[in-house]
Amino acid sequence: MAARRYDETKRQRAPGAGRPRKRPRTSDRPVIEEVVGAASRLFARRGVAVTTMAEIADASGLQVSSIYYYFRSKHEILERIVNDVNRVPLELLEQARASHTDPATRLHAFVRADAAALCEFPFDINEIHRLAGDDDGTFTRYWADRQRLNDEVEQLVADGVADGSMVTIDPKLAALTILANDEAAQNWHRPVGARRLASRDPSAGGPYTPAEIGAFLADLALRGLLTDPTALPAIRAATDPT
Amino acid sequence: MAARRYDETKRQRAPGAGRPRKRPRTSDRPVIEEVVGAASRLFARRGVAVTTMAEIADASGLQVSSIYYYFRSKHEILERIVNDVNRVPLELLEQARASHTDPATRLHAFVRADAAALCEFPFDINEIHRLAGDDDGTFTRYWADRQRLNDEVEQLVADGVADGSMVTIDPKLAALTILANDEAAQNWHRPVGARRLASRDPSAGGPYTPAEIGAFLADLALRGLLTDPTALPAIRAATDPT
DNA sequence: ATTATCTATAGATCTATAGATAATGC
DNA sequence: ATTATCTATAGATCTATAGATAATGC
Repeated sequence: MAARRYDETKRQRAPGAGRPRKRPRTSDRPVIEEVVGAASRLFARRGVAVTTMAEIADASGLQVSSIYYYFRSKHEILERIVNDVNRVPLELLEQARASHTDPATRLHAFVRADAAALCEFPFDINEIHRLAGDDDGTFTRYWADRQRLNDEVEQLVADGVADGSMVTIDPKLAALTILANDEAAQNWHRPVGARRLASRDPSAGGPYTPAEIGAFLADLALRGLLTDPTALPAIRAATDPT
Repeated sequence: MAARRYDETKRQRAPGAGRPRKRPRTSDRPVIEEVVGAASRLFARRGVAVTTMAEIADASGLQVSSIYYYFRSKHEILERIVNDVNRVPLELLEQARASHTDPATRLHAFVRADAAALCEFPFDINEIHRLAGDDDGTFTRYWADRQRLNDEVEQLVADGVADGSMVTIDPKLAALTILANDEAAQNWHRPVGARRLASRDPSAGGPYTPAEIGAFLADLALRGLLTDPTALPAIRAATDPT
């Protein structure tokens, strides 16, 4: 009978303990991270419900039952992934606030980085919303983080309205729209099957890059918010990540 | 042995032919429409993969096997739904073009109506994209319509740039963004479980209405595109649906 | 002795089919 | 005779568990 590990995270033995794998390991990241990574990619590409434990096992180089050594259930893998989703945008927001002082530039920097990051994010944010919606209390961190993200972007807009750099607008609605737009960018950037919606004219070269999309969305959002749109080029220059 | 019907759509007998239902009918819409409607709502709320034929049957007041009298498979129900998805926005675009003459007003009218419509649309557009992505040729109409929608919105922006009413911008990227933003509005308007992201401050009353969201998004998009943002109030007045 | 894997499988679905049945229409 | 339903179930998964096995460490 197998000892279950679950939350004990410390490795107590040298790597190589335990019965050898059928397929030997290639990476030396913690096994649990590899499983989570494999599950993320599969959930993302094919959807959570249709992804089987057999596929996750296969992608991690393990047998199915070995995955249950680390996770109690498929749902537990999902929880681990979903509860981490908002970490990246919250960090980007922190950076934007640290690097700039006025609200408009902070917002531009955040949108630019967030939209670009989401383009590369494997998961469909919407599916996460739907999944996190059947809340049996397992996605509380997701919702708390998401609320904080909303609130902080809202505050940025409110600051801009207050200091006169942005037009009078409902900050809450603006924040929701801005975050939703970043997430939406992902939808047409991510390839669906063999297709990809976001390709420029063939003459002009391949698909749009995340950096282009980020800059474009940040510009569009700010042009829609700024009292004086002619300030945009200077803002864009200030937030250029290169 | 049951005769299969599949594509014969004419009813040849009076209503009431056939073995009686366990649960009698309530509506007099064609049965096939009721099944599609029930499946739509379930696919939307819970996702396609996790929705079972048993749930669809239950929601349509039929036994599972009776659904197979109308559809060859669960996938065939999905095809029917997905292939119809772009009809509404294409009609709204047609109306916007018929009711207005200049590109900016047409675009505002379209975005306003489209975003509002999507807020009420039960399906997660993203899931549709993902599903329509595994294309075995069954979603060709979806992709053809979607491409046309992209092209026509792009043309609207290109017209606006050409006549000087909109700033110089990549029309293709603008079209993708505008459509994506409309779809994104759905995400935060649609309730997820017991939650709904898009609620204004409790003091100001309940959730935002589709009409408010439509107007807000149309304003935001146009403010980001217009050479002369002061033209916006007149445009908004012209596209007011009330 | 402990750890990390494996093999084998029980039990629970879920899709789809076979074929019976109870209406109406001719 | 035709239609639209029903009951029953075969066959195909898929999740999760029981328990064996082959490493390392003491």
